[in-house]
Amino acid sequence: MEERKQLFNRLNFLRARELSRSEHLPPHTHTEHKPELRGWEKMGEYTFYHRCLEQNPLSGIDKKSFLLPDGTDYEGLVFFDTETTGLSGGAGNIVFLIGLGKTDGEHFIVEQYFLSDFPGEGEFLRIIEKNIDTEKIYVSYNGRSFDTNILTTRFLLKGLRFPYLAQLDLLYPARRLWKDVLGSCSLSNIEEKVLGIERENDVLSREVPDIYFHFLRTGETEPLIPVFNHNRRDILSLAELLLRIDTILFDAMEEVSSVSANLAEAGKMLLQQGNTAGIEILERAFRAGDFRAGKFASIYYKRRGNLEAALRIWNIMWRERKSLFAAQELAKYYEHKKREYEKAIEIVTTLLNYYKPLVSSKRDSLKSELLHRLNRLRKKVIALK
DNA sequence: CAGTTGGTTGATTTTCGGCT
DNA sequence: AGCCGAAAATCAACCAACTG
Repeated sequence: MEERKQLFNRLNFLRARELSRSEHLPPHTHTEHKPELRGWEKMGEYTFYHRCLEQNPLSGIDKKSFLLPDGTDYEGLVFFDTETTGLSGGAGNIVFLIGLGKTDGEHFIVEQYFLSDFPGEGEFLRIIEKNIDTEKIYVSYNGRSFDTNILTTRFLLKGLRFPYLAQLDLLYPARRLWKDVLGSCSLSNIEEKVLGIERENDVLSREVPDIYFHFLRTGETEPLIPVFNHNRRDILSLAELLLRIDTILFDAMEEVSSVSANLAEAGKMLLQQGNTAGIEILERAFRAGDFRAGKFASIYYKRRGNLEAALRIWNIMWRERKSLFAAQELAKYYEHKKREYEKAIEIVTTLLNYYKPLVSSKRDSLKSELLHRLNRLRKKVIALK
């Protein structure tokens, strides 16, 4: 209820703002420019359309996507990306370019819609709406928070409704797979480090708004070309990225790029989707020395009542690297399940010794926790005698 | 029996990073 | 006035085993 009221107020605020904008700004002296856009088709007074065949990054791939519901293949997808006049999702920014990429199995086609001036926004949005197929799944990078959001706002302001889209946002799986190695998981960074793509003459995203404003003032179209290319490149990268993620999930050993993905997360992702192949990836990664994978695998086993499998992992982790996690699990196991208190005591004391040199406050709470456990265990031993 | 303790699981919050 | 989802962190509810 409260929310609805806020929304209402916000809308009124926005309407007022839009009105005052059109009153105060000089009435678009530049609209007399007839933009020269070679290769672009005029679809309306202000809207242009461009269609482009690209080298198909998905050609010959019949693999199904692990990130999508069963039975969806790449042909049911639309890769999309927008260019806007700014970053904030507030009312002040508009979308002036949207690119849609599709594959029919053989070709990869990118279609772009360009808005050449503010007054054409309504027309532009209506054309977009007409060309959105709600049967498809829309693949983006951070589109859930950015692109579809800003589009929804713009549609709303024009009294239109942006259709509900089934979406796949590649930012989230990308973060899980590469955050620990790469730090930044911006599309450009992933593109460079994971996909190994280098761009020529690329514009920086942050320069895009100014380039568009410059075009609005002067009507010069050349500086826009790199923006169009940038948008198209982003869409192609989306397709390549999806393929790369699927490849990793399909066969974790197939490491093509120099940066390795976090296989513990890959396995977890599959398990979360109910795909038991995830455990294979975890086991393999664990054998290769990734204890994060061992941790997740053992948690999985433990939950499903397979203590044997969990123990096998804990023992290795404890023996080889004095894993804190494994030690605690083993201590719990020996105390509560097996009731071999001496064994539990041995683990805890070893652990205490091992972590003695560390004195940070974090470790202190750990230490007191361990001491607590030790005390309890000793009491139990005494009680037994 | 009531009351305590350790452990687990699920709900709730907080924080953070991408987009132009 | 920007927003969304994830992961992490914190809280709460519950169970099982025990104790006096």
